[in-house]
Amino acid sequence: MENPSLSHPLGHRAMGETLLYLTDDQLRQGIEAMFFAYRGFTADPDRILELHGYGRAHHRALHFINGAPGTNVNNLLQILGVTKQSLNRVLRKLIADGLVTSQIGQRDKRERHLALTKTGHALEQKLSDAQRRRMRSAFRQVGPEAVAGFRKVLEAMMDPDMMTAYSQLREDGA
Amino acid sequence: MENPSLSHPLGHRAMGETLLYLTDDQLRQGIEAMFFAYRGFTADPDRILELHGYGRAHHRALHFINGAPGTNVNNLLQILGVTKQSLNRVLRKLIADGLVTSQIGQRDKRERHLALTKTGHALEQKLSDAQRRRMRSAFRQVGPEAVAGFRKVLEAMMDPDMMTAYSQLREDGA
DNA sequence: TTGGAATGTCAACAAGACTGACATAAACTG
DNA sequence: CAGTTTATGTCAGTCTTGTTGACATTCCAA
Repeated sequence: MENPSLSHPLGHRAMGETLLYLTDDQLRQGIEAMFFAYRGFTADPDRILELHGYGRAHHRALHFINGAPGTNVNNLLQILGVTKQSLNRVLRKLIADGLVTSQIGQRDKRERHLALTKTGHALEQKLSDAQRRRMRSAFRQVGPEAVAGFRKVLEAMMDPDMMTAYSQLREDGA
Repeated sequence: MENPSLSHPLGHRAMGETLLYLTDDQLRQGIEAMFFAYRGFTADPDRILELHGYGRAHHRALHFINGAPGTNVNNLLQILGVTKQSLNRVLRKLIADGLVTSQIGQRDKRERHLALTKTGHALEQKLSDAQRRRMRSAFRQVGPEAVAGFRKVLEAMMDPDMMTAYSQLREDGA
């Protein structure tokens, strides 16, 4: 038999090895890997946050305010993808605790421009240090080509809408 | 100047191109990619779940019961990493709604063995179809080598404890 | 100048995580 | 067999973080 795949009921071999990574089993493994890795990804910051009486939502706010200082609430809403009421609760606490400043816009007085205080910056650093440490360790273990693949898959998995918020943030940040 | 890195304050060039992927900026991009990709990853099932009055917690339970039929509550607890009270609330509803069966163990009558009913299996399929569709699309876009890198990074990012639960599940399922 | 859009705040509610306490039944152990 | 441990379930209460609804302020444009 020159072509053994003809006798195989599913005919996977007929696709050739190149498409093996698209089988349902491979996809399921990818899904589970995503689930477990995300838990690892958030585990370290979560522990630190708990000590300070904050949650993941506070971390996200600190992270993106740090990345785009002076941004307004609406920008942050686009990026975080939650309701303004939900974000507001988080911001209110961060402002009350002196981690974030909220200044009324000069051009448009409806807007509030957000920035980190010294204390806020310190916590953000502590959190992102912990998160970077794990990611650096993972990246180092697997090498640059695996990292490039990782990034490619993640970007292909985002919603296009999220991509716009993401890339806009990148442009502003640069 | 033979070695331009000596005049560079950070000396990144001195590490060579091979370590460029470990800069703080690259790590930050990895962190943000993880955040946005996870949202994309859960977006499709979330929409379906809402129609049925369930949440992500129900999806996770259905997923892992499907992957390890006949598993007991304790196993599921290890994998999901939540409290029994939290899981029990979810399971109670799934059982009441006829998506999951809970049968007293034959060997050990303290245990409850969980499995999906026909209805439960149907919903699980609907959810994982949606999730696989996005992942398949992403995998197809980037090719097998990027996918291999993706998997490597995710596995390196998991907690070792989680890995044990994960790999035990794999062994049982095989 | 007035009405609509944008922005932000307050209040109330729901999902889903948590802890603590307790009950039951079965299995194990000395 | 008595006592302990294990597996599971439940009740009550709290916390974070999401949601809607209602409302105030500000800007802009007809």
